[in-house]
Amino acid sequence: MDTSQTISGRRKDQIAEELPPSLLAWYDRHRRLLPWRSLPGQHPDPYHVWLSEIMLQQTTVATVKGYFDAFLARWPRVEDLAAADLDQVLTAWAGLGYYARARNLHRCAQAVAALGRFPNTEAELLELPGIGPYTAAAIAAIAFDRPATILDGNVERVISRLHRVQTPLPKAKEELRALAAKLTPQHRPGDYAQAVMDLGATICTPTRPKCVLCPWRPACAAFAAGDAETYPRKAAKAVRPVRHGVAFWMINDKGEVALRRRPEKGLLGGMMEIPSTEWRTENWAEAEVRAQLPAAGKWQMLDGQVRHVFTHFELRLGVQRALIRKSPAADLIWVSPDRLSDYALPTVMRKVVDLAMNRKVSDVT
DNA sequence: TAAGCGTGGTA
DNA sequence: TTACCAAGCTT
Repeated sequence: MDTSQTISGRRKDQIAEELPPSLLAWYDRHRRLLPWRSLPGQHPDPYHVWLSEIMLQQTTVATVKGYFDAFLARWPRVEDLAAADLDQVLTAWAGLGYYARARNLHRCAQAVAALGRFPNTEAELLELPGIGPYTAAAIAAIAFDRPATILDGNVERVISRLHRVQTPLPKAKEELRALAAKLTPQHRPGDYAQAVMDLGATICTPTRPKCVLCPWRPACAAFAAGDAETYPRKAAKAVRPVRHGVAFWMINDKGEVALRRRPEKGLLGGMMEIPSTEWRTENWAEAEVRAQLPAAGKWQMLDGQVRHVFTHFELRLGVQRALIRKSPAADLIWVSPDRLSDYALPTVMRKVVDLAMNRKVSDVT
């Protein structure tokens, strides 16, 4: 090996050794203050850490804050959450999305309450419902200060830039995990885990990273190459298809509106809905909709339609409205319109309510 | 392994 | 407006 390479190699090793301490020093000055974080020197509450981590899965910090506070106020301990009705949990979760998380949250609370303590190893945590590789590592590190390697979207971005990883996600995951594991320190691993995420969230951002402010800039290959913003590389995404449906807003002689509970599994599982036709690729013709009307009455097609974007398709929902004399189907639940907030209505159904009640109106075309 | 699973904010 | 993105998990 030639001499300059050896020197350069040693210099790199030296920089690599300094990465965790330099990040921790940065974190001590710039850490975000978040409702679920303990203050320096205090032990975090595993219940708070777990609850926040579940809520934060694919969900922004700003969105989670209000839900986190509301859950803690209502269910201060994991035993309280375990004792709650699932439907109460779903109602409190409404609007947050990915509703399987709420059902798993409830099951997990019951498992922890039955166990009488919070599991504190990565392997044990991984057994619990709703806890996957990332969340198990995050709880082990943050709540119990174990040297677990977290790999979330932030870490993927930071590490792929640091090493200028060319492999596109999701294929690059194991490569990134191995690189991240080499950095995980024995000293303050919990703070380190939160520090990498703070770095990704505030400095090493997806667009326009603030490299001038980054404590890892001296070691960053992408910064040196001037192409940080192009990482992580990603595989091309599939196009999002459009589906169509018609919702039926039924009002009885008491002024109540008909809801229905969706099946436990699948899309919006266990949540409430305004009954509707199937959501299908083809548009619905008038005659087809007439044949599907769930009850006799004077049906009126409302102007506009609800547009809602799910992860894997876009939904366009027309709304038909009618006064109904008697309940046409046994599985309907009749609810006073001013009590709708007591029910587990996902956001797409709130939009239907808004259109049907002639409110103003997001995502109506 | 890849598809299914929500929503709101931002460029 | 569209497209992307955010502390991923389950099957």
